[in-house]
Amino acid sequence: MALAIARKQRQAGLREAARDDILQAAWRLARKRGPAALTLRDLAKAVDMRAPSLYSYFPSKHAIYDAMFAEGNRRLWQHIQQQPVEPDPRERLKAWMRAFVRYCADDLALYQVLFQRSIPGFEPSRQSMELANQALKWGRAVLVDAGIRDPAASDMLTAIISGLIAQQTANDPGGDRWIRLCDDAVQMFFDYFDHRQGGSKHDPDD
Amino acid sequence: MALAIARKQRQAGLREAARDDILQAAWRLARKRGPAALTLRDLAKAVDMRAPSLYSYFPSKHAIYDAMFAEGNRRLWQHIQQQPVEPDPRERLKAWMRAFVRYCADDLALYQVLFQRSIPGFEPSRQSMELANQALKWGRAVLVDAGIRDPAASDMLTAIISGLIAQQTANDPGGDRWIRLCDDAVQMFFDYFDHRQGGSKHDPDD
DNA sequence: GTCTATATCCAGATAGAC
DNA sequence: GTCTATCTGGATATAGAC
Repeated sequence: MALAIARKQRQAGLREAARDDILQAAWRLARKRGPAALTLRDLAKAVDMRAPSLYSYFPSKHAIYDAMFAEGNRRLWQHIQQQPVEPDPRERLKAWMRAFVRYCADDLALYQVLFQRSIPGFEPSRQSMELANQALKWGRAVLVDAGIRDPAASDMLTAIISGLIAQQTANDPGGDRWIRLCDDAVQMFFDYFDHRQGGSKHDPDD
Repeated sequence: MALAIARKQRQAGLREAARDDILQAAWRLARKRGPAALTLRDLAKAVDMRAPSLYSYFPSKHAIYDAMFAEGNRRLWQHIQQQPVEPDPRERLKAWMRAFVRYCADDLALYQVLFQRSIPGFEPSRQSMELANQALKWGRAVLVDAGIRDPAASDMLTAIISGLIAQQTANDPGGDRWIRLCDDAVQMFFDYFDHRQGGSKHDPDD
C-alpha cells in the first residue's frame, strides 16, 4: 500500500514537472510574440510534443492562460518579498514598488497577462483571482504600516505604479525612462497623503 | 474641365464617406469584442458588404487598424480641446486631464488601440504616429504654461493619467472608482513639482 | 500518455466575372 | 466597385490506434 502511494506521488510529481515545463514554454512564447499570439501547436513544439498531447495536462487553452495567471502572480509576489527588507516602512514600500515596476517592465508578457485584459475571451478563474486579491490586501496593510490610512490611497498608488509600467513598456521598451521615476512617484504619493492627513509626516507611534 | 474636376471631387468625397462608414463600424465592433477580435467578415457585414469589397478602401487589415489609430487620435484631441477653457492654467490642465481620462475610460477600445499594444503584429505607421507625437508636444507646452518646467514632469503626468485609465478599465469598468481620483492626482502632481522647483507656487509672471 | 488523422471552423487575401 | 468562389493557412479540439 505504501509503495503504491509512493509510486502515485512520484508519478504525480512527474506530471507536475511536465505541466511546469509546458507553463515555462508558454511564458517564453508569450514573451516573444505576446500572450494573445500563443498557439497550442507552437507550444507543443516547444516541449517536443504534438498539440493534442497538451490536453493530457490542460483541459483547454484557457486553462493554460489561467495557470499562467496564477503562476505569474506567485512569481511576482515571491520576487517582491525576496527584496532586502528596509527598516523604515516607507523605504521598504519604495523598494517593493521599485522591484514591482522593474520586474513587470522587464517582462511585458507578465504584465499583460496579470494586469491587462489583452487576451480575447480570457478571464482568470475565481480561484486564480483570489491570489491577486490576497496580494492587494497585503499591499493595503503595507500602506497602513507606512502611516497612510486614507482609503483612496491604495487605489492611487496602484494607478501610479501601473501607469509607470504601462508607459515604460509602451514607449520605451528595454529602457528606464519611466522606471527611474518610481522613487519620485512614491515620494510624491507620500507627500500628498501626508498633507491630506493633516500636514504632519508619519509618526510610527500614532 | 472644371466639371470633370468637380465630379472627381464629388466621387472622392463619396469614397471618403464610405471609408469613414467602415471606420465607424470598425470602432463599433472593436468596442463590442475588443480591437484584436475584429474580423473583415464581420466588418463587411456591418456595412452591408462582402469582405473582399473592403479591399477597395483599405489595402489590408493593418491599414484599417492604422486608420483607426489616426482617427482615434484626432477624435480624442478634438474632444479635449472642446472643453470649456478655464482661465487658470492649472484648472485648465485639470479639466483637460479629466476629459482625457473620462473619454478613454468610456471607450476602452480607443485606449487599447491608441495606448496599449494589444493587437498582435500591429504597430502604427510613422505618419499616424506623428499625430500622437504632436499631441504630446502640445501637452508639454501646456505644462510650461502651468509653471512646471521639470523635463521629467510630462513623463510623470502621462504615467499618472495612463495609470488611472488602466486601473479604471481593468478593475472597475463602467464605474468611476479611479476616474474620481483624477483631480487629486493632478493636484498631487502640481504639489510635488512645485516643491521640487523651489517650494514656491507657480507665479504667472516668471 | 502520446501519437496520427481529422473534424470543424475561421482567418486574411486574391482571381476574375459582371 | 462589388460580387462569388476560392486559395492558403491557421486555429482549437476530438477520435481512436498504439
